[in-house]
Amino acid sequence: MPEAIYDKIHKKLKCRIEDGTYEYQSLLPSEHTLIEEFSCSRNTVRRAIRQLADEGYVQSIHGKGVRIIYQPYEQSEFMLSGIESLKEAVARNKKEYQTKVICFAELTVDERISRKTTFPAGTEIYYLQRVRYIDGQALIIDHNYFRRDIVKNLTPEIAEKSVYEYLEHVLGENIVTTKRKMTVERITEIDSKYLALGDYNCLAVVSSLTYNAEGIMFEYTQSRHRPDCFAFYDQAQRVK
Amino acid sequence: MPEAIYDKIHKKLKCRIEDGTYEYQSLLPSEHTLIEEFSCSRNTVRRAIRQLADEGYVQSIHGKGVRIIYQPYEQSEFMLSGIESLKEAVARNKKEYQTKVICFAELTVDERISRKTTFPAGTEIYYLQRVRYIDGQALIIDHNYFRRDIVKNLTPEIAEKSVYEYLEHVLGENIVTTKRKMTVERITEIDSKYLALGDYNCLAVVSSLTYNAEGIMFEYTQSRHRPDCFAFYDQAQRVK
DNA sequence: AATAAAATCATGTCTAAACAAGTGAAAGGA
DNA sequence: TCCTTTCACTTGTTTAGACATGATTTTATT
Repeated sequence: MPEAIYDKIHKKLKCRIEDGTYEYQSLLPSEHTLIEEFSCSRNTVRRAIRQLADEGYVQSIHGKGVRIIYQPYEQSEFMLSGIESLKEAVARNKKEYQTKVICFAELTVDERISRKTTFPAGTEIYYLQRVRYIDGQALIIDHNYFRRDIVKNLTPEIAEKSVYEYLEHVLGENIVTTKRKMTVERITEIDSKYLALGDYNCLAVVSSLTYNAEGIMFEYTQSRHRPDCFAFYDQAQRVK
Repeated sequence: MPEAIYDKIHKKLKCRIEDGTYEYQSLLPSEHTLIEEFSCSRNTVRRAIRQLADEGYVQSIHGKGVRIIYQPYEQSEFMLSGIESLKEAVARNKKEYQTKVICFAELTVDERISRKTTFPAGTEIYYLQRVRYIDGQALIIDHNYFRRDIVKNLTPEIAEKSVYEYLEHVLGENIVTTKRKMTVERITEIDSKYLALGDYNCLAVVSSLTYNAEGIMFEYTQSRHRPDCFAFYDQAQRVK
């Protein structure tokens, strides 16, 4: 299964936008021009452009063209984005990072946990608490709930190293959907015990539901971030 | 310009998912079946389904079907979502709301403001500070920066009533792109002067850039929310 | 010269059809 | 009975073309 054509075009255009070949506020070459360059059908070009629009890189203007609205983030050096994985964020910022498992348990979902996680009561799960360190500083506490029948044979050792990679392997490299909710909450005893919060009395909380390629929800995670090292980016088109 | 076919199908399917006709974890009728029901082409059905997937309602499974992964929010009654407008949120929760303009100025963008807003230095803008009350409680402070050449003839009176509607009128009912950034910040003197923050020492901040139908950025807004009345929802597909 | 009509080019919607590839059940053979 | 092959059904990718509509420029008319 080779890479799709629309994906190649999408990546090429994306690069050109990022490196300034196509500059901010200018118009993309017309569909007709791109069809000629890439020798493909109009639909294929349009699909690539649609993907760019979904990422907030361009915006189509009926009858006129496709305007480039991409502007690079000034990456506040110590900030973690809620959308990329911790590993990616750390790699981007060239930081050292480490994970410590402070709780590892096998549970059965009861009424209280069910309300929180949306797992049906009775589901067999792993429950983990993990502290994430970046450059030696404790910045995040993760509370993970994994369905035991899908994330099989999880161990504290795996959790310490890279649950992410383990999951990728378990799930195959697949499409997944994630639904997230961002809130700001008061700190708990656990938070102040493990995180260097200074005088902050609240923190950024991301709660997420993750679905595997089968459309089965297998993970509920609550990530609690130190406020000064957190940013969450989002991009939306509104049609009305 | 009548409503597009794919939009009608999309809405119909969405309703059926929300009212439980198609239930959580079940599969949508196959493309073939939907083509027959709506007497349209495959692409049109697929476009409607794609839109549902973008909203986190369904997830396609190659060779198998389209699984429904929609679950209703339990709308924590006093919470405002970052994605819907204040007006919508208030309407949903049946609350009273009010806006007070505490600052209205015409400025020229300097170096400092330019870094913050990404407006080029020299741009003529309106700068507003507005406090939003829900059921009499001050919950949000908005700092708005509008390009004066696009948002013409803004007045404190309009700002007090409904900038949103004014904008819609000015811009026509059009596609706009919004890029947002969510952070948690320490409270400022202005925050504690106008908001009933209790003992919170930080709050939820949403910074947003908004583009009009021409792909021109005409608004930078920073909304500062009381932590206990804020939630931001997000939904993402990852293909790898 | 000013205005109106037409031609041109852009994106938006929709159709029909082909082939690829994943899934699962039925059919067939050992 | 068990295994494999086949087949039917699913979604995924791509093409080619038609027609609609918005924006702009050219041409024709007054």
